[in-house]
Amino acid sequence: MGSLATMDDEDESAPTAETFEGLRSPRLVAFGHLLEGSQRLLALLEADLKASTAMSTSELEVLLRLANSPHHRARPSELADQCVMTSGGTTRLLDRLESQGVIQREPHPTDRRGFVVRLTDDGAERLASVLPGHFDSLERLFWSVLSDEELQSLSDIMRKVRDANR
Amino acid sequence: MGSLATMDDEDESAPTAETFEGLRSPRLVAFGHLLEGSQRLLALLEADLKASTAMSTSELEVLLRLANSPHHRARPSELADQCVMTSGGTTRLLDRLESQGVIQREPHPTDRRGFVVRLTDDGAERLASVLPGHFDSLERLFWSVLSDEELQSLSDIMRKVRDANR
DNA sequence: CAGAGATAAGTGCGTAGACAACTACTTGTC
DNA sequence: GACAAGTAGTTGTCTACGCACTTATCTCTG
Repeated sequence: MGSLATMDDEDESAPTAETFEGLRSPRLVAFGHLLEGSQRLLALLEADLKASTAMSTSELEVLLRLANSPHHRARPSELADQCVMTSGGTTRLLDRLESQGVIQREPHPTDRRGFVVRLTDDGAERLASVLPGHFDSLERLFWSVLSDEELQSLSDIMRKVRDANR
Repeated sequence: MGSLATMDDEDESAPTAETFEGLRSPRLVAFGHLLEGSQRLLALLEADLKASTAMSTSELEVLLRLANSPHHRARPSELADQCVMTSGGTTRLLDRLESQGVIQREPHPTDRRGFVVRLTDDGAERLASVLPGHFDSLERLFWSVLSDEELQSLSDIMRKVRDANR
C-alpha cells in the first residue's frame, strides 16, 4: 500500500474537505450503493454472457422483451423505451439482430410509418439456449445474495423508481 | 394503438409462449425492475447534468470519489475499480479531466509504476458549482420518490449486491 | 538475490450508442 | 380536406469505452 498518509495535512487554499461534508449523507450513500451495485452486477453478467455465448446484454434484453410480448411481437419504439435507448441506437441494435436472423421486421398492418418486430423461430431457439446460463449467472451474482424478502423489497422499490422516471 | 390483437393466435411451429413461462417469475421481474429503474434514473441524471453543466456522470463520479478520498487524492486503479471501469477507459477519462484542469496526476511517492490523482483547487470549485444542481436532480428523480425507510432498505440491499460482486 | 509472476498504467483498434438532422406518415384543428 | 404539429424510423457523425497488448515496476519465492 502507498504512503499517502505521510503527506502534509490540508495545504490547499480553496475549498477543503469541509466543503464536501454532505457527501457522506445516507441519501447520497444510498445512491452510490445503487449505482455501484447495479453497474458491477451488470458488468459481471455481461462478462458471463460473452464468455458462454456471443451475445450482449442489450441483445438479450430485446429478445427477452419480445418473448414477453403478445405473439412475440413489439414495435421498435416500444423496445427502445423499455431498453432505455434512443431510437437511433435501437435501429442499429435491431439491424444486428435481424442480420443474425433472430428477429424480423414486418410492415405494420395499419401504421405505414413503422414496423412490427417479430421474434423468429431461430430467435426463440437462440433465447432458449442462452437462458439457462444466464439464469445461473443471475442466481450466482444476484439472487443468492439476497433473501426472498430483500428481493421483494428491492423489486417494489425499484419499480417505484422506474415508474417515477417514465 | 395498433391492431396487433387481430392477428392469428400462436401460429409458430417451434417454441411458443409456453417455452418462456419462467420469464414472469418474481425473481426475474425483480432484476428487470432493478435494471430498468437504475438505467432510467441514470439516463435522466445524465441529461440533467449535461443540460446545466458540460459534465458527464463518469466525470462527476471521479470528482466525487476524489473529494471523498483522504487529502483529495486517489490512485487511478482505485478510481477504475470504484467507477467500474477498465484501466484503459480510466486512463482516458483522467486524460480528459486533467486537460480540463480539474485533476492532476502526481508521481506516486513510493510506487514508480503509477501516480496519485489529485483534485485541484479548480476541480474542487467546479465540483462545488455542479453539486447543488445534481442534488436537485437526485431529489426530484430519486430521493423524493422513496420514503426514508425504503431508501435505507435499498441502500442496505444494494450494498450487499455490490459487496458480493467485488 | 535472481527470476517468475503479479500489478500499474498507457496505447491501437474496434464498436455500441448518443445526438441531431431528415423523410415519411399520422393526427389533430380550423 | 388542408395544413400544422406530432410521431416512427433511419442515417451521418462523433465519442466514450472495452479489449488485447505492451512497458515498467513491484513482490514473492526459492
